Amino acid sequence: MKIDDRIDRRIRDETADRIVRDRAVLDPTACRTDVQDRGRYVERLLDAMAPAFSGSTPPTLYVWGPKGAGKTTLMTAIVGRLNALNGDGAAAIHTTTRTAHRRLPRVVSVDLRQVSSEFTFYRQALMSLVGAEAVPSNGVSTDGLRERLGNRLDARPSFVVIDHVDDSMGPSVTAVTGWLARIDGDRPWIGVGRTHPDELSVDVARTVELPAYRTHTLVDVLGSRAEAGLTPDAVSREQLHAIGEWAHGDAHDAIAALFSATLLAESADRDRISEADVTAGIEAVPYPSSALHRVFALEESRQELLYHFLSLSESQRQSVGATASALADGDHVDLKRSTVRRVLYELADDGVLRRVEHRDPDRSYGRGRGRPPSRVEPTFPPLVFRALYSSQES
DNA sequence: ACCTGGTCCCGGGCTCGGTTTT
DNA sequence: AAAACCGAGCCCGGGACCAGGT
Repeated sequence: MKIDDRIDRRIRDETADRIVRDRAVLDPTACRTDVQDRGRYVERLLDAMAPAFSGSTPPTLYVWGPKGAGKTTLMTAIVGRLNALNGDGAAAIHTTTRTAHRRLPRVVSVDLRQVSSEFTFYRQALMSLVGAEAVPSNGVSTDGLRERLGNRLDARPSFVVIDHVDDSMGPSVTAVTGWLARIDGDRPWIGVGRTHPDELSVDVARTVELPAYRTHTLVDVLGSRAEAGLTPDAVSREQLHAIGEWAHGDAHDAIAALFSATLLAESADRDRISEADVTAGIEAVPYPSSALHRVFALEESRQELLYHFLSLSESQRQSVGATASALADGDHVDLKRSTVRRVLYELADDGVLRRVEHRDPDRSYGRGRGRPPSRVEPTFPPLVFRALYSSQES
């Protein structure tokens, strides 16, 4: 284990826990490069990116596969390594003298989930180059920001990695390629998404498919997380297998279920995960689920709203209107009812919440007048979100 | 007819970077 | 050098209108 990891663990882990050894390891949003048995796909991806390693820019490339297959994890690892070798970023210290003389292209990465306009696209791209502090959040024009980005990109050969090209929260691929084209010069890019290449609205030179995990691989991933994050014997191999079987190849869901089960065992003050914890942990992950990354890509005010939404009672969640009133009237949310209502509908459009038709057979709710209400429920794992959100607050 | 839920849209005010004036 | 001003994008709040029920 690396020294950094040991220190991190000490810092995070002041409170000795009976079951959790290192909470951060159980976090489904943490990019651990547990890429067991994915070597084949990693090689294919590296082959497709090969020009990047000899100092020229790779062709336009599209990496695709289902949710939870490790696309983002893999790309993050590769981009991080490239930039480290390149002398950018925090890991630059690891640069070896052998590669230092090469001029590797610089990698700009943008998560489209955090892009709502042309302005924010350029902003995110610039932030990945020079850090968040050095990029204005407002006060400058879109043209001005585009020009700054262009200057940066022209200073060195570079290409852009665009993650989540088909996410409903972000702009369309065609819009993004249009924005890229507005920066002068040829801008190669690597897209990452779930859509089959044939259904993508732009043509790409090369594609690499990253299929879902196989069950036994997923169990290995869970095993390595459990080993690092939980106390010994906190969870059995059979229990991990049960989670892995259920998770249909989705690493996000599997890790979220393990984390949920852990939280339940922890709250009951057990020193090992029970069968009931596993069952309830699995039930605490909605299906189909939306990745926690999407929730944490939302603005802070939205995350806060969701956090307090999860604390509401069932009666307060009976309809969108009732939920909006309860949240607006509460002490924690500083928004008007009409705004909360609109935001809830927007979050449902984004797929962070799911609308459920409220067909009430015995009419215990409402007077029956008007259009029947629907309620909203989370599509992300609520237990995990609450735990992660409250820990980042303190 | 009347009522409530849901969708769409936009203006005003806010915050912040950049520019001009003091 | 400081203060006042200007203009950019974004968020909040709400209004207009449509949908679906008694």
